[in-house]
Amino acid sequence: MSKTRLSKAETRILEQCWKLGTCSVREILDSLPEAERVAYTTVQTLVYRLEQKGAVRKVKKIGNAQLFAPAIDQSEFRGGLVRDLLDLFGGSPRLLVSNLLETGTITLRDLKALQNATPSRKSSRGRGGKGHA
Amino acid sequence: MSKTRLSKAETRILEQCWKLGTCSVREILDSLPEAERVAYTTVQTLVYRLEQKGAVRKVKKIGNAQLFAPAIDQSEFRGGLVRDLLDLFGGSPRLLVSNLLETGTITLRDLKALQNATPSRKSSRGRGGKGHA
DNA sequence: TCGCGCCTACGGATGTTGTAGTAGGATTGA
DNA sequence: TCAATCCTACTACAACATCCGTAGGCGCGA
Repeated sequence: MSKTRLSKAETRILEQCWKLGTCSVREILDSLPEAERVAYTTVQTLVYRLEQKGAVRKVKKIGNAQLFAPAIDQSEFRGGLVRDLLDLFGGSPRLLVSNLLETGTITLRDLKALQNATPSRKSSRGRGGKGHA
Repeated sequence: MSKTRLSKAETRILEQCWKLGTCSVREILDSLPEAERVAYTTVQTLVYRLEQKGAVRKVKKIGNAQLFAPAIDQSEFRGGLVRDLLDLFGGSPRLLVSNLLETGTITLRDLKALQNATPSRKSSRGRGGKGHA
C-alpha cells in the first residue's frame, strides 16, 4: 500500500480527509475553500480513485451516504514524498537540507530550534512514535 | 524560466544530461542503467520536450547528430521541487526537516555537521558546482 | 557512387488526470 | 404516499504523458 503515487488533485482531497477525519464526499467538497471549489462529482471521482489506490477507505454508511477515512497516515505519506524528492538529491538528505539553507528557505536558527525540539534519539532506529512506516 | 514543471520521465533524462554534460540522444540512452532502458526514440522524444520547455538546448551539431546541454541549473531545479514539496508540508520547511529526523532519514549529527559547514550566510553565495555528497 | 547505419521528424496507441454529466436508488419531510 | 433531495455508480472526454514505430535524410567507408 501507499506505494501508488497520488496526483496533485488526489493529494488535495486526501489532505482534506486528514483535516476532517472520517467524512463524506459532501463534507470534503464543503471544506474546500471557494477558490478551489469543483463539482460534487469531481470530488467523488477523486475520492473513488483514492479508495482504489488505498489512500482512503469506506468506514461506515450513514443513510445512503458513505463515510470515508484516510487509510494512510499523513506522516507516512510525507515520508514517501520526501523519499521521492531525495532521489533527486542523489539520496542525500544533507544535500536537501543544504539546499534549504542555500535558498534561505530555512535558517540556521530553525535548525537549531529543531535540534532542541527533537528528543535526542541516540538509537535512531527506535521506532517508538506514532503509526508506523 | 525554470517555471515549467517537468514530468518524472523528463526529469530522469535531464538528470542524465547533468551527469553527462553536453551529450547526444544516444549517449543519454547508453548512460541509462539496464533496468531503465527504453527505446531510442523515447529518449529522443523526452529530450525534444525538454528542449521545448527550455531545460536543455541544442549546442552543436556533429555530423548529423545534435548535441544537447542542460540549460537549467541543477540546484535551481531542485529548489523548485523543494518548493513544491513544501506546499504539502504546509509550507513549513521545519516540518519537512522534522520529518527527516523522525524517520531517521537524517540525524542530529548530520544537522550539526551542516551547520558547521554552512558559512553563517551573511554574504557567502556558495555557488559551488557539483558538490556531490 | 552506393549502401549501411545512425539520426531526426512525425505520428500514434495507450494510460492517467482533471473535471463533470446523467441515471437511478435511498431518505425524508410534508 | 410522494416529491424533493442527496448519494452512488457509471460514463465522458479533453489534455497531457509515456513509450515506441516508421519514413526518410545525411555522412562515411568501401
